[in-house]
Amino acid sequence: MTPGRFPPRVRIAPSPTGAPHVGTAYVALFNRTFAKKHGGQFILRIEDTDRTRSTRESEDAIYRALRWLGLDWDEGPDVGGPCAPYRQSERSAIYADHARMLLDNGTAYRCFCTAERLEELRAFQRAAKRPPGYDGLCRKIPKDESDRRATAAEPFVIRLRIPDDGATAFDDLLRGRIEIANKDVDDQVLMKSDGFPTYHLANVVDDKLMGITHVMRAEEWIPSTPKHLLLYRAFGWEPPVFCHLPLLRNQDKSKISKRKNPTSLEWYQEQGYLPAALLNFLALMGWTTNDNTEIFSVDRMLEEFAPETITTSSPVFDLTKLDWLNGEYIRALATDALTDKLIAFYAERGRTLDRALMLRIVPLVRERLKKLVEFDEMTQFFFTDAITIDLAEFDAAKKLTPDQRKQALTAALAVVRGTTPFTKDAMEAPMKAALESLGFKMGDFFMCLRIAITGKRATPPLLESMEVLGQDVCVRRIEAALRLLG
RNA sequence: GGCCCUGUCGUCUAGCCUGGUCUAGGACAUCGCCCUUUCAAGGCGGUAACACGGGUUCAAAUCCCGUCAGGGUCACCA
Repeated sequence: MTPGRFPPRVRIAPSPTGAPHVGTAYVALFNRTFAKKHGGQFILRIEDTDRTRSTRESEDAIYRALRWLGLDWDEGPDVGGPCAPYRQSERSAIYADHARMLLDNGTAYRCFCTAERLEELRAFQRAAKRPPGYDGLCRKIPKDESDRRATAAEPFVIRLRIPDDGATAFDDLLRGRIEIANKDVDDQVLMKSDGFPTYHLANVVDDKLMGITHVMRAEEWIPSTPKHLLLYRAFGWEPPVFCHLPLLRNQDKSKISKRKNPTSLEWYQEQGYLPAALLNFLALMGWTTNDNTEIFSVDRMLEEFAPETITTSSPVFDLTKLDWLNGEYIRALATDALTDKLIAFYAERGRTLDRALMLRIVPLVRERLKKLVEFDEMTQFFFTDAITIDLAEFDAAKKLTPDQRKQALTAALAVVRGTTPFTKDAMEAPMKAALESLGFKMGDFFMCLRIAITGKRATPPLLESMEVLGQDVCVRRIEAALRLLG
């Protein structure tokens, strides 16, 4: 059984700086699943304490992306909740009060060091091959002097006073006991000189005030967890249970980055990945069902999920497998449902698709699509009369001379002209008959026709496609191809 | 560099806690064959892994130690 208070209250705390990140969805999925399974709450908190980088557009994009995935939250800036506000920039007074508490009980101190001095300090430490870190100069400033300088409007930050010796330990839900010597922990800045808190202060204060019971966050936070623990102690608070999730990685094993991988959730949406497939894939990155089934819904995950069953090693993000999974989800969709998704998908990019026509085309491409965006390329020839044919494409009919290719098309044209009703079934026999009288290889014969009709070598089923296109269009295209062949 | 995390097929993983049933299972990718008018989809089959070295034990992927490797982190970013 998972330790900690139940029902759980968990959160994700994305920073609205840039495009909504796939890692945010990853962490959100595990947090939300855990909360839902135990009747708890999943909270979205916006960590916009970095005033120079946070934007409202980015915040809105996070909402959109998470909602697109169906990762909705019980409490958050846009939906409110009992612990509002959920946007840290609106909680400044709270952090200031809490920083004051630490100043008063001596667990934190003002630091008046300039950025220049800190820069020099780091340069010196680097040169001396010493680990970088604050040297504690301002620790020694007496309380009254500190107060006086603050009153005199001298700029300062507030730092946490880390004990010189001893160690800080915690039991990570996934990794067991982790202990870090205090001498290896820096006197972390809690309040910046602009009066805004750093992540460390804000996250601890908010987690406490919002009743967070379990902190499930990325592994990269392990080294700063002692700071957070020490903060809880400084406030006299009971810390939550910590669970450090594996990091998504690039092919080269480094932490996933936008230079080496698509990390924006908007990209996945634009490519036409289905939310259910992306979620399934993300879950697979570190977790599996009891019987190792690979294709499963969020509901199934809800039934079997326990945070301690997440793997500890960080998975490489493998788009190829996502593509396969997405294809599986697309193929599992009924024609009707896939059609609706495609229509909606293209409506968003300003293209209107006729539903009746779509209902005829979709069955022809359903098992060929890995992503919705591929529909466009795959079906162009249905939507434009201006197909372009590269003469070289006809070389795909390897065994046929240029003259024989014309013969093939001429024969096919006769069949097309003479077939009523113009259906695949009606065309089949006469086409085969024409082919036989010519004595060509079936593949070559149909390849000529395929290129004449679609302009491409790889297409949906040919006769079915022709049926959808209609007799007139097919006649025109074969005639055009014949002219092209001379 | 210090500290911390991790180490099963190319990739995601099952197995590890509670050693023997593991000549290590599944999936993606890849290769071959079948199906087939193209491309897919589907079917069948193949290649492919316990990082290394010591121990403990009748027996280790599984327990212990060490080494090595990879990653993360060392900001008035989160």
